[in-house]
Amino acid sequence: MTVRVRFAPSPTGHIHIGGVRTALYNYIFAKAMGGSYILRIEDTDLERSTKEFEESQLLDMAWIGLEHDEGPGVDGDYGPYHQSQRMDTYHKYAQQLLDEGKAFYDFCSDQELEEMSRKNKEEGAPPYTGKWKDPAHWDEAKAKITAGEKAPIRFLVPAKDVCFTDHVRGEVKFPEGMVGDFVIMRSNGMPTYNFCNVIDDHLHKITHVIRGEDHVNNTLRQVLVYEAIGAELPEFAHVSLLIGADRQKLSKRHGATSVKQYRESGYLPEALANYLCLLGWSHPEEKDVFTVEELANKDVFSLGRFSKSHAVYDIEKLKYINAQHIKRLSVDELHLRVAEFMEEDSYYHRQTGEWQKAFVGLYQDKIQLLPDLNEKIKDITREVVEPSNELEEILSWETTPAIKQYLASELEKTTGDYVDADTFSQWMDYCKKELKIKGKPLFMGFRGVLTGQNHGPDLKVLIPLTPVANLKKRIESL
RNA sequence: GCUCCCAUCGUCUAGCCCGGUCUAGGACAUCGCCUUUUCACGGCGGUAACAGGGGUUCGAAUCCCCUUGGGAGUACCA
Repeated sequence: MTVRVRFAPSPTGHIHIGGVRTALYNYIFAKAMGGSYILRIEDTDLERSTKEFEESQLLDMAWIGLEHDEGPGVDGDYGPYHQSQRMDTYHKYAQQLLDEGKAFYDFCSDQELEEMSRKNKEEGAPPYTGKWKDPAHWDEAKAKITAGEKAPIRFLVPAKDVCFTDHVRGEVKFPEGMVGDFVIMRSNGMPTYNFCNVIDDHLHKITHVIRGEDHVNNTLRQVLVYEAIGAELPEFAHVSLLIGADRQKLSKRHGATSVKQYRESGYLPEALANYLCLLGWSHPEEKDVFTVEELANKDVFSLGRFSKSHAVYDIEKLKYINAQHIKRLSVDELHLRVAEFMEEDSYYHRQTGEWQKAFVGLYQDKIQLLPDLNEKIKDITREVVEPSNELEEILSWETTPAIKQYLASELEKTTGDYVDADTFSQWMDYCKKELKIKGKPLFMGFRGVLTGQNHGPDLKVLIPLTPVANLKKRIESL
């Protein structure tokens, strides 16, 4: 059996990190099993679905590396992949259920429905007990429909316990009578999620449904629909949900929750994917820095390694993972990725590619996020030294004035825009040999005088990247 | 309310299914030390958890029950 999985978002907003997490699990499982990953757009909610959101979701998914084998823009044997283009199919199945007496038209008014569900709740009965579920009224209902009246179609829920097997939760059982006859077709002719989702999974030959735990209750209804249309059940895996530090469902209150925000904040897609996979799933070798490609292997990724409990989303660890992935990049690659995150008027953009690469390489293991480099560029552009206690201390050493005087005169003699690394080494050698300064006073003296800071990256690389003019101004301002 | 689900360091988790090898392992964060004559990176080490109560058993983080706490669903949303 070839594994076929799908991710089926609704284009009603920007894609959420919880959404890509389940998409990632589906994708990785498909790749690990040599199967296919299908993307289906569930745009049956006319009110909330927009083309803009769909495009935004497609963009974010592409960014994180979720390439689908079938779906929008990628033809497959089971299209179309937009639910809005599959209406005929849903109507056909709905009609079949109607004909077989497994569904019925419901003409109860909203008010009737409301009273009914309130009363039934008190009595512990299933929510829907309207008269239209009684076959005795079905001819009357058909007549009304023929006469042009609009009504939703409800699924006639059979009186039976329902159970299914879940890869993360084991056997899940629901007692009879806990769901009422639910709507499968709205009065506007659009199918509802619990109906078209099942039809499509069946027709798309989906073998494994990996989705959030918030769907377990839906699965009860869906199992019933599978049975009603005579379809075989896929295998299920309901993955635990993501929650915030306050243990509440993750929402905007908890900060950035859309993939878009992470993309724009300078997180690496491989890092976000890495971190998201770690929430609720664990690597068999307990690794925590990896790529999606490394996971897409059946010896590594398995449905049995999902955690049953909720996971608190912790941005600190995401940042750590991001820093790890930044370090794994080649300087050339990092250079490419950094460009869009440097401020538009940054000094950085006015430099040669070679200079940029040297700069990026210098800070590669010192940043967590790509835009952190904007702060680091100040080490280059700073013209005036800002006083600090640490700097005062360095300046107060008896060796420092000599270094300062020497450096000032050397800079004065320098004609180019930058000093080269060799020249800088010669300066150090001179101070070491002629001025007899060594160790901490030498290095810190140089650092203090040339950068005005008491810490920072390797001077041998930093100084040749700094314009001589700035170096001069700094010394003057001391 | 009802139905379903969950419960190991502050956080993510390993271990649980197939009880002893667990004086409970790893990672983030945190603290300390070392290293790079700075910072960061890295290395080493510390603090820190089996929710509570009952069983079962020679023996329970692991199996069972209860309590408590948390989550999800309960739409003509998905």
